Amino acid sequence: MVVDSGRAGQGVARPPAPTLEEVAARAGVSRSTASRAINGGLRVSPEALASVEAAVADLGYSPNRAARSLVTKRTDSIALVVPEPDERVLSDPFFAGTLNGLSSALADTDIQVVLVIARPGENERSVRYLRNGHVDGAILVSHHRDDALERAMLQARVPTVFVGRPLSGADDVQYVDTDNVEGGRLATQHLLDRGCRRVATIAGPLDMSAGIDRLTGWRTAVTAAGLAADAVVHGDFTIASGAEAARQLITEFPDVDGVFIASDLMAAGAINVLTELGRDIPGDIAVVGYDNLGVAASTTPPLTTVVQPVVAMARAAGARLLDLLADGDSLPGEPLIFAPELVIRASA
Amino acid sequence: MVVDSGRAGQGVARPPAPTLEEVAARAGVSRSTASRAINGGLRVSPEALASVEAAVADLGYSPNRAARSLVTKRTDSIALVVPEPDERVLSDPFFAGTLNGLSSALADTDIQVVLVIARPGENERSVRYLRNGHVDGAILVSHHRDDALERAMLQARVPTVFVGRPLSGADDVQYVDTDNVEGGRLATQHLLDRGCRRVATIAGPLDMSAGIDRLTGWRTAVTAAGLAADAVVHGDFTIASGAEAARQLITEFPDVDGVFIASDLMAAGAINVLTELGRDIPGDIAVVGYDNLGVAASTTPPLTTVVQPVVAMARAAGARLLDLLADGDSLPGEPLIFAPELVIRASA
DNA sequence: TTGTAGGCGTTATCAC
DNA sequence: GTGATAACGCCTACAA
Repeated sequence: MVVDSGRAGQGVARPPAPTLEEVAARAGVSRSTASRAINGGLRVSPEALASVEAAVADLGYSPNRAARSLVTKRTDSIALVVPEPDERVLSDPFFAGTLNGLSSALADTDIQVVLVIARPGENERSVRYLRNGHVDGAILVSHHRDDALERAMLQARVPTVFVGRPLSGADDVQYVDTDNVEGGRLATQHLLDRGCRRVATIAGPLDMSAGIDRLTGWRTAVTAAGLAADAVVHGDFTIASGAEAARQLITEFPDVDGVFIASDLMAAGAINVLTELGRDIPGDIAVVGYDNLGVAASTTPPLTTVVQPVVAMARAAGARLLDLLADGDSLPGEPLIFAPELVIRASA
Repeated sequence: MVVDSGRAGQGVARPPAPTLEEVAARAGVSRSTASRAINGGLRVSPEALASVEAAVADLGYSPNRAARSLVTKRTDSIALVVPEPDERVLSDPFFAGTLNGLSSALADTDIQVVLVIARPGENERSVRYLRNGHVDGAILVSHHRDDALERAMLQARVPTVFVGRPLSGADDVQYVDTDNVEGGRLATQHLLDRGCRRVATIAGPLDMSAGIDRLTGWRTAVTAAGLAADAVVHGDFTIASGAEAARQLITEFPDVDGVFIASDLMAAGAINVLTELGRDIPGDIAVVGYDNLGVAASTTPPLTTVVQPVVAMARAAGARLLDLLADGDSLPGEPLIFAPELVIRASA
């Protein structure tokens, strides 16, 4: 006679989760009535509803998502797809903000967020996972480069909303972004307004829309002011690259008196180098960053920067995805663009 | 006659994912054989295996997790539980590192990570979700306070590994941590070694084990040196609180010549204030931080700090959870403790 | 309003 | 080694 059964490899067996059947039994109704009571309570008598709800509470019942998903064809989960797991992406506060906004958009939903970290090599696996109905939709942080993932997602017909304009640039792509061109222009104009005559930029990588657009904004402003738009150095949005770029900048363009740096992280690195090289900020060189992440307030001197409302963007992306999931036929994919805003601190 | 069917609210209908049935048909075998071929290929003839694999590749098949989960009682997903969604937690690079390490631990598994962000009020929902078999296990970033979640998880019998020692302090809790007492001691000893005679600390909150332990480490070192352990000010690990605490510190203990600050973020805020108040670092006051997150290298002056190997910790936590899932009967929950390490930069 | 009767896609248990 | 067949827990016509 078997006594010690159910040791399924978990140290101690946990009691099986209650099923709809048990709820129904306890409530004295049939499975179907219980099911209806749980899913909206339509076509259920008040008494039945009440007793089912009581049973649910008593038993601590929550529907088995697998079983439900099997029949409804929905998973009630969406993917947050993040390309490349290296320190760069994840430790970027941009990502944290995204998570924050997304989670708040989903707050009063029962939708779960599945984190899909797409490693360079194994995009295939990720794509297959995403396309085969394992999630209802996806948010893709396209903050970083135009990899195969973007294209794959689009043709997989999985409802997807990008945070940050994707470079693949299909026409009906859903995305949320800020106006990075305008942001870059704003920042640069501020430098010009305060009297800078030799304005450089430490630009982001050209395989990201944010990098491209902010550079364009800088060029627009500099050109409009009748100045030469030649003092350009590139970084990759990290602190280290900002430091390196600053060094290069000072070597190649020693007469620079103002610089627009395409991310706060790069600006933090650059400020250190500039200070080290004996340049006074903003006395000798005025500096404007981009993002308004935490680091901007803690540099010495504090960084004048352009706000990128990451949290709001992600929240909007989440909301848009929910719309898509509810009725995909409506909106023709008008992108949602947030306005950038200048925050003036001591560095410029 | 229905022509335009299957418009289930997705703009354009996507083709249904291929099923095992179809794979079997195309491979010329039965469902069972196809299933065995896919799950390990045991008890399958080489020919059958080959043709099934071919069919899988052709069709781009991937098993329906819901269906599988329904019968296996496993979900092949684990939860990453993060208390409180506010900026503080998510934008903390600590969290990013956790994600990074965890994802690398799961890299060659088919296990998905479900993000469970437990909002203050709705712990109930989270707990119910977690306990009812929706995930096979959980990683709980207990970095922040001892909330109900911790206890609930433990008694829910869901295999759980904490990152950072939980305060609930049951005996058989699985957790991964660094030796924060030793870390605090190391940092403080460094200040003493370089000649500081009035050593203060900006401690973390006392409702987190990291806050408590680092303070203990500081106290140990200061006391061992025969000095007074009375110069204590508290922050909550954020930049802003560090700035505030520094101000308070200078007011109450104007003769301080060295300070151990329990997080790099707080240290960044404090350094700004100290500099502002005209104190030279490290000339007037030497500063040591904790974490060795990105910000430590970018402060002015660069911050001497204690390394907390977050990524390695999270990776270890993931590995431990995997072990637990495989055979929970073995290890009696020996915590995994990483050794802290001092990184010397210019601030001390 | 309620209950009965499939069936969703997969794995597990058997005979073969 | 292989293939029927029975669950798994839920939703949803359909009939009552």
